Amino acid sequence: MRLSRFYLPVLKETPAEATIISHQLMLRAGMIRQQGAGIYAWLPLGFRVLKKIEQVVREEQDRAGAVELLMPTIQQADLWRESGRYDAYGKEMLRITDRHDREMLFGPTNEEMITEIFRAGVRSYKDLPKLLYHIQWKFRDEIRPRFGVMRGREFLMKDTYSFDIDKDEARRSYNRMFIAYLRTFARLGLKSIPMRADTGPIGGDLSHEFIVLADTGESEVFCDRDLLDMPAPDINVDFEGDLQSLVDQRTVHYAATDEMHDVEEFEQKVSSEKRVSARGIEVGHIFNFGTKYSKAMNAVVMGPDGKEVAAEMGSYGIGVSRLIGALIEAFHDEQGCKWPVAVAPFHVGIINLKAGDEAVDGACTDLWRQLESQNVEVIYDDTRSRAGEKFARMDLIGVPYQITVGPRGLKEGIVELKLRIDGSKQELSPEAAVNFIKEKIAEGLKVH
RNA sequence: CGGGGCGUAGCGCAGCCUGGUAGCGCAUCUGCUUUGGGAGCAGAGGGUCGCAAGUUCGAAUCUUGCCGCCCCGACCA
Repeated sequence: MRLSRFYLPVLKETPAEATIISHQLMLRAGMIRQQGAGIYAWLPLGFRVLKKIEQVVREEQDRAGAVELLMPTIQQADLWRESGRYDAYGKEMLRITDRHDREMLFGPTNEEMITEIFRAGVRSYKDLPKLLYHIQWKFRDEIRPRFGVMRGREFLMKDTYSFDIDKDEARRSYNRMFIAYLRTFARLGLKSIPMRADTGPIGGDLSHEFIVLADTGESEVFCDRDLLDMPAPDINVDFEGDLQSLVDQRTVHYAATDEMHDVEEFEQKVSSEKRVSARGIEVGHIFNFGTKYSKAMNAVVMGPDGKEVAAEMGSYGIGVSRLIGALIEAFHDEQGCKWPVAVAPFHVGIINLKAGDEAVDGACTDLWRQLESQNVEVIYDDTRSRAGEKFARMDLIGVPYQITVGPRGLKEGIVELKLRIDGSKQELSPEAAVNFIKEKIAEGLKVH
């Protein structure tokens, strides 16, 4: 992609309304534009990152055995009356009417709808288990939206729903998502800690929040330091097998958010040097809530004994748009974003120091073509901006590998390669740069 | 919803108290000079001063109402 054709409205100064670094950088890097309190348009750069994150989430859901579908954003009030939540949900639900005065709503979540879809198509225990998910925009009319996409009113969420014949099987579905979540966040480069959580208005008795530590996080969290050093299960994990021991390894350690925090237990279970109290961002939340919706909505299957039973259910959410905020909080410096390869909007930036110069233009175009032919995503700065501005902009948007091509180096057959992660630079031939990057990108995209 | 603050050019802000030609920096456009880490000089364009009503000879400025946004708190992916 030529930068001159792209739409990248970067800001030199930080807009006053943004108070946390991720919000500031998203605005400055031209990733989002605010359209109202808690409502954002995704500009091309932000959209690319969002899609990358979405794809990682999708791949790990699929790996864990979940099946993707897509439910609408607009739902009928009657569906929510079946579960009783139309009245219970309160002002967070955006209620609207259509031209026939039918009551509708913009979905804040999809338990009712997925239960309706499930009951329409499943009759027997032989069809279970089922794990269904979608990645869709939600709207929750938050009391106070803030921190940019971290607490927006409209946000992109991956929500999975599980249906099982009994509690043991439901636990197995829960465990699948538990492990899938650890893998998802790890692939994004984030260290997530599962913490026991309050089930809130959704109900049920088994729930974990997945927290990424960050100073700007909204939750106060407490955990055992050992959890921080525990790697996510690797690609060989068998989702069809018994995952309980992997889950237990994490859940035996103390980890709780402030609303579930028990000081006495914390001090008793965790030695003082291992006690971590910090702030964190909730990037995922998983619940098992039994038959709350299946009973209310008559989502039943025939069991092996010929009796109808209400399906055991769970729901599992990941805040996809919020993850962008969490990622920037984790990966940035004074200059701007520092994207991990797996989610970078572009893998490589080519900086043409003298656009219009035949030799430099030619060298840049060659590099660009060669890299793209290797499926490397390139943003080629072919603009007439000054060098300093180009460097600053490339750092701001956080492109992990940057190749600078100028007349001076080119005379010696050399370009400069910079790594955004540590700022290190090396001079090498264009061919060597391509080979180096090719390897690094392949490494960065490799799923472990 | 309670408390606090803000709304003036694309962005960051001053002007308001004490009413009288709407300003500054950055950005944009033109020209010249520069050109390897956010250039210099000269010039130019760009404003319903959030909206409405009121007071006044005269309102960005004073009054009232409304709208929007931000921050602190109670709620949440």
